[in-house]
Amino acid sequence: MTKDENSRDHIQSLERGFAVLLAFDAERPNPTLAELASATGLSRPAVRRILLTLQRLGYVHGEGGRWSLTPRVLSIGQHYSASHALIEIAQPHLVRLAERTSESASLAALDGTDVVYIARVPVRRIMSINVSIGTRVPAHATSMGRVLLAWAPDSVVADVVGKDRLPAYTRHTITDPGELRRGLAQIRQSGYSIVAEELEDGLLSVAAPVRDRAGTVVAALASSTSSGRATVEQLRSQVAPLVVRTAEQISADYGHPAAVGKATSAVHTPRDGFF
Amino acid sequence: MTKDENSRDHIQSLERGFAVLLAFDAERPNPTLAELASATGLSRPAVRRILLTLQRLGYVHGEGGRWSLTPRVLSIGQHYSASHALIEIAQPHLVRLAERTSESASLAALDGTDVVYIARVPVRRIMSINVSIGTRVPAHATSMGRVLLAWAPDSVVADVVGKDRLPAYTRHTITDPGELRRGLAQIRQSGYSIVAEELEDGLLSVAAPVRDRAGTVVAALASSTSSGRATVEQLRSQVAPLVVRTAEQISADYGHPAAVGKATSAVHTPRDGFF
DNA sequence: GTCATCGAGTACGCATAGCGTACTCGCGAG
DNA sequence: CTCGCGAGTACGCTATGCGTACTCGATGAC
Repeated sequence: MTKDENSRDHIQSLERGFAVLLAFDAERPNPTLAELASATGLSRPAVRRILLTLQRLGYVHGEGGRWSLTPRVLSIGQHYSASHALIEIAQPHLVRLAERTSESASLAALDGTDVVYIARVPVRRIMSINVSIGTRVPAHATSMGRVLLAWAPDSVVADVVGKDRLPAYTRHTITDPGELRRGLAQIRQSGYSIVAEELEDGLLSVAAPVRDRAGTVVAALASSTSSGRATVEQLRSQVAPLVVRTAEQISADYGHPAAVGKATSAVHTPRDGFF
Repeated sequence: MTKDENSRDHIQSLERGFAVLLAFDAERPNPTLAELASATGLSRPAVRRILLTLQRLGYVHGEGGRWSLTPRVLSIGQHYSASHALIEIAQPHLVRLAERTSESASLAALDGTDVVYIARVPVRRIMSINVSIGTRVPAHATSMGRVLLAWAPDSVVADVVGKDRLPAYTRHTITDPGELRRGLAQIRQSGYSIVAEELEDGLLSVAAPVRDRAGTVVAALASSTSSGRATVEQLRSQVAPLVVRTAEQISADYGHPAAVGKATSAVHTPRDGFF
């Protein structure tokens, strides 16, 4: 329409299809055709064609004039997990980290200015939102995001830090670009990041980088807890080394020629009986 | 083309878009354009248009002639989770069940003849495949599948049991449709299902139904272990009641007017210090 | 009871979005 | 240097997907 938004080599129907699929959310779990049409801005017949197509593919289910997503949409994400060996490799390490800390362990990657959880072992509910695989949080206010930004190409960092002031989520959130940049330099030196109550009150986390064969940082490993259960100093002295070491082991398993001592694949140490 | 496969109200480009997206998998994590074309059976220019569209939407990333999925594809599944309150409601119960049994806890729904994991708290690696959210397993050989089939409409059961003989995965897999049907009747009576080594050698699991407000079974809750850690009899006497009770609590939280005693929302009982 | 409103579904004709063929270009192997 | 392969591009055709406009049925107001 305008200029090159709709230029050649862009398939309109595909974009529209995703728009409809993504129009299902917490506010609209069982929309009608008309609701979807107004939510997406498409004409009713267009939405109908899309829904019937999605239904034929099994992603959507229509009943009594209301539509809903089927569990099959979850298998789409499977293809991401299946095509990234890192995730499977990291899994046992996450379980072990969660066991040893009695806290949730997470692995995340950067997508634009957000951090996306790509693997996770939940232990206890800390955050107000339910964090699951695929959940997105702003990179600049989380330990995993800071780690990823610390080793990201400058163009990516610029996208995040580009603004004059970054959005704050609590009164502790670092909103000054300069201060954040200095923080990233600090992380590059120490090899890990600790963020306390910048995304949510009472939420603390430590993160360390995971590298691929070439040494590029491709993900961040984190352990999260709440202010009632640990202090920043405890995190620094006790958890951070463990997170760093686990991240190094994951990197090693992933092919990074690590300098980590006898790093070897998860030697699982059971520590309890059946109950 | 043929008859009504391609009939009206079906959007070709949308189906093709998904075909390309799903062509990424473990065997083809970083395909070239030509590989995707031959994998999907589409022409190269068609695949190219689709890839460029997906790239613009952020689902795919192209570099050096090779393409890969971005973590953004995981957010698609988020819309399923966000639009199904059950998942968030079940989460703390899964964590608690995993804690009390020291075994992985899972929630799954039925999709065709498969069971799809929709929430999960991993504790230990039991299965040879890495089970994550979105993973699909055949319904007839798993405890969660049996539970879901036991209360499914007959048409759904017929889809699974329709064949003369069901596929076997171990030498214990029930392959006789009649025997399976009798098993389902048994499950309806006992209220839970135990399946031992029918999907994989050494894999045991117990499952119980989760119901919605109307009493319809919408998901199955399971606890899985390995033959080295428990016997079927232990599962039956100790784990099954816990799984059933937890499933009832989830149902109650989900709005089912349960007959469960003082069922209330997750009263979390921490049982360990920071380490 | 009637009327008004709203949404689902359908028909249809038009425009164009999306198609595949066929070409060029660049790279790497031999 | 030639050959083969894959990426990218051009282009003309038409099937594809589009929106307008209609019918039908359910719901609710009065």
